[in-house]
Amino acid sequence: MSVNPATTPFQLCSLIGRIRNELHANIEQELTRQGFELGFTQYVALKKLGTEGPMTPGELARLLHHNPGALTRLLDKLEQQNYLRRVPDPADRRALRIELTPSGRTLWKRINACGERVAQRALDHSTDKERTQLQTLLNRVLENLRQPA
Amino acid sequence: MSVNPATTPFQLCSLIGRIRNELHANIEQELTRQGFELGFTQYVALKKLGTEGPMTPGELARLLHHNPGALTRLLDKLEQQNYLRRVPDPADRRALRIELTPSGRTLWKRINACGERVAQRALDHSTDKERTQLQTLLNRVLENLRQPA
DNA sequence: GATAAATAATTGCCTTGACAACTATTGCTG
DNA sequence: CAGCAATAGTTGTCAAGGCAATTATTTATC
Repeated sequence: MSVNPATTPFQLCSLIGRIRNELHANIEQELTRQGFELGFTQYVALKKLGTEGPMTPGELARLLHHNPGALTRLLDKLEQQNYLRRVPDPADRRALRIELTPSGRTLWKRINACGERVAQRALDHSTDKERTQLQTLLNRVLENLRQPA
Repeated sequence: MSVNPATTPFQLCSLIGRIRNELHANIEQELTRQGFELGFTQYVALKKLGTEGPMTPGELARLLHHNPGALTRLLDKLEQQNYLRRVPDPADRRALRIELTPSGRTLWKRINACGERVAQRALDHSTDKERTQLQTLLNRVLENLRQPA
């Protein structure tokens, strides 16, 4: 049931798009299976905050390549659910520090496993060498596209 | 300025996500540069209709892996701009055939080049062998994720 | 040290897409 | 052929994200 490159035109764009959607869907369904009602972006935000530690909304938005305005509202929801706190920065009164609450930290540990499982499944049947190759090629593609045309 | 796989954790998910966004952005900016005010999905829809010929909204939605409801409104806009027509199917009064108008057909030829340019740029500095490899690996990833977990 | 430019976060507005409900028509099954 | 399920397309509703404008504060400049 696999697709043969020789007989299929290389539709990089649609391939990438579909993989992205499947990744999101897989992760979200893995999350709900574990009883967590989280969207994909909420998952990524919590993950970042867990691994990188507290940071400002601006930093988080940059790290996630995500819109600051959209992030504000996403943080609102996570704060309402008591997964994080917005703490004023004593040095800069414009800035905030987002920190995970204890409850957010335990959540983080649990949802990490969900992401791992999906990543594992995505790379099934691929050798270490192939994974490295894939990463190299994808990084190259990204670099190419990031060049101002 | 390239990223070394050995020193970077393999974040397949974020890599794929960023490439997708860059692809969309690159194509849209290529389109506007040529004077076409089209969104990415409008571009893909026109492209499909051009290469595959007339089909029903349902077929198009399936081919694009896109929501039928959203597609209805997208087709509305393209029809208003006179790029396509909805023709009733004589055999099945529920169904429609979407066909490109002459103006839609000439548009299609022009925007095709935009997509080509972006695809070329994305694969810059990659050999034929590497492109095939990339396609194979991505297809495998997609297949893995499509398995019902 | 006053003023202008830059930065941080938020808000409003708008577009896109997902999903479910709805209508019209067709096909199936007894 | 009557009734019922399936299908085609559309619509309403909602959530997510992009973008520009806004407010508050800080930094740079003269």
